[in-house]
Amino acid sequence: MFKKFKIPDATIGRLSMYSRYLIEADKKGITTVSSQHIAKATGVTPAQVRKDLAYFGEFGTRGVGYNSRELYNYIMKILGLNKQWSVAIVGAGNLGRALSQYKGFNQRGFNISCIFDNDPKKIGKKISNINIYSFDSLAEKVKDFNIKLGIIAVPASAAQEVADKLVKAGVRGIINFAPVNITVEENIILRRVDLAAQLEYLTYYLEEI
Amino acid sequence: MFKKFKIPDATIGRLSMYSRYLIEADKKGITTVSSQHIAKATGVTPAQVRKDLAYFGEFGTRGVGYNSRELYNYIMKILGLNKQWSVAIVGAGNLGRALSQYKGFNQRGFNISCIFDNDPKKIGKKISNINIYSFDSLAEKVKDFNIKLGIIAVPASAAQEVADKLVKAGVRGIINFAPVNITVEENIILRRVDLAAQLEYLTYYLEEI
DNA sequence: CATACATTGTTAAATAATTAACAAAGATTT
DNA sequence: AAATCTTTGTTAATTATTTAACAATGTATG
Ligand SMILES: NC(=O)c1ccc[n+]([C@@H]2O[C@H](COP(=O)([O-])OP(=O)(O)OC[C@H]3O[C@@H](n4cnc5c(N)ncnc54)[C@H](O)[C@@H]3O)[C@@H](O)[C@H]2O)c1
Ligand SMILES: NC(=O)c1ccc[n+]([C@@H]2O[C@H](COP(=O)([O-])OP(=O)(O)OC[C@H]3O[C@@H](n4cnc5c(N)ncnc54)[C@H](O)[C@@H]3O)[C@@H](O)[C@H]2O)c1
Repeated sequence: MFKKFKIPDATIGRLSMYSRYLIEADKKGITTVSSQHIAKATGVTPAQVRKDLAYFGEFGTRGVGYNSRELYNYIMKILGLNKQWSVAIVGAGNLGRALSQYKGFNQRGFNISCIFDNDPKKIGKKISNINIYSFDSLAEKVKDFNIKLGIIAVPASAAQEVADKLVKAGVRGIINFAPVNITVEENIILRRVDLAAQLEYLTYYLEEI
Repeated sequence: MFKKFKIPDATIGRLSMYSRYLIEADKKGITTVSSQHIAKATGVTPAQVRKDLAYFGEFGTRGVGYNSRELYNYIMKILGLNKQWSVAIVGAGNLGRALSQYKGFNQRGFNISCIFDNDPKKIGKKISNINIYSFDSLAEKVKDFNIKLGIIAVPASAAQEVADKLVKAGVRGIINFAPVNITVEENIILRRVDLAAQLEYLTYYLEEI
């Protein structure tokens, strides 16, 4: 297998979904699943499931299907989730707090190691046992905790500054929740998540003519 | 113009971005912008900008560009944002609270009208002046407030039940934050937002081989 | 052990989306 | 007012993604 050539972004997202179904199936004692089962559970076509998996290798048995646990492990490996990742959240506001307390990240191998803010009233406090550090100490802490992933949850006006500091400190992948376009050097993986735009997608389709 | 034929989903998302840039430009007194300006600011190609707009009509002047305010208004109309939308959030947990307090939705014409939860300790309380109602009263309130949009912020196990109730009450568009596939009838617009999957997209690219 | 059945992996075909190219239209310069 | 420069809208070419088809491979059955 493996990441030699360009694979559709959508495939990566679907692998996440598949893996969630597979771990559930395994928990329920369903040891073998077919592309049809996976497809049904995740809302895609069976051909799509097989195509997605085929990018990375052969994981099934013809006439039988896939072993749930085994395929789960393969997918987690493909996604880089066969290890723990330390994550920094920048911005201890509404969104930063919600994300900091989210148990779901842990279940997938993500550790929110620290939170950064520039508000003196917040620095030194904790959010469910995670320390809030000053924005100034970001570089130092990112190195201490070996953090490679960062989440930007600050106002749009500060997003680029935060991204620059994260990258300089050694962060390699960033999720930006601020509704603004930021730029990073070539080799940094950047993902923008625009929640208002999601609502607007709905209204686009609901508004007639 | 208009929505006669299938337009790429990605186009809709980009229109949101363009509109954010345009309102900023207009505020700064930049009355005319080119596809190149828009492209630069939003991280796409100028050809893409023109193509996206061309789906809906002719909004510019050759040799000149687009009037910022005018194009902004057109795009907002296309997105169905030339009016107010009432929104219900189901789940007054970490995420529901963060979303309820988010000012950015208001700026785009979204009103969080009410929040629903089934925890007796939360029902009757308020989150920044928005009432938390019982899950049982959902149908009633959705009708009272003429709510057409719903946000699901409950545990995965409850997501399908919540979706069913929203749809039955008259909601036409749903954003689902629970990491699970839910199904709704044909004419309902459903959008799944999987935040853990966004992190996994990063790790996919960061993990070598 | 031959036949029927199930399901994968792969190749081909069909669709969709992006990028590039350029004529058309307007502004600016000389 | 002719020539030059800009920038759009549109068409064509390219690239990417999804869907469909099916041969290959395995299991189950009589
Ligand atoms: N709250 C939501 O549900 C929501 C939804 C969609 C998008 N967003 C976006 O996410 C971002 C955060 O939203 P929020 O609601 O949490 O905002 P918020 O105002 O509640 O919190 C922002 C936090 O960032 C801190 N901050 C500001 N500048 C900083 C800097 N340079 N370094 C470090 N910290 C800094 C502030 O002190 C504050 O604690 C915004 O860009 C917002 O548009 C939020
Ligand atoms: N917190 C985050 O940052 C985050 C990030 C990604 C995804 N999510 C997803 O969003 C959802 C909510 O996450 P959270 O962290 O806010 O969880 P949470 O446990 O903090 O809150 C869930 C809320 O839903 C309520 N609830 C449960 N069943 C209900 C029902 N049937 N009707 C009405 N209310 C009900 C609970 O009482 C609780 O208040 C989950 O599916 C989670 O996986 C959350």
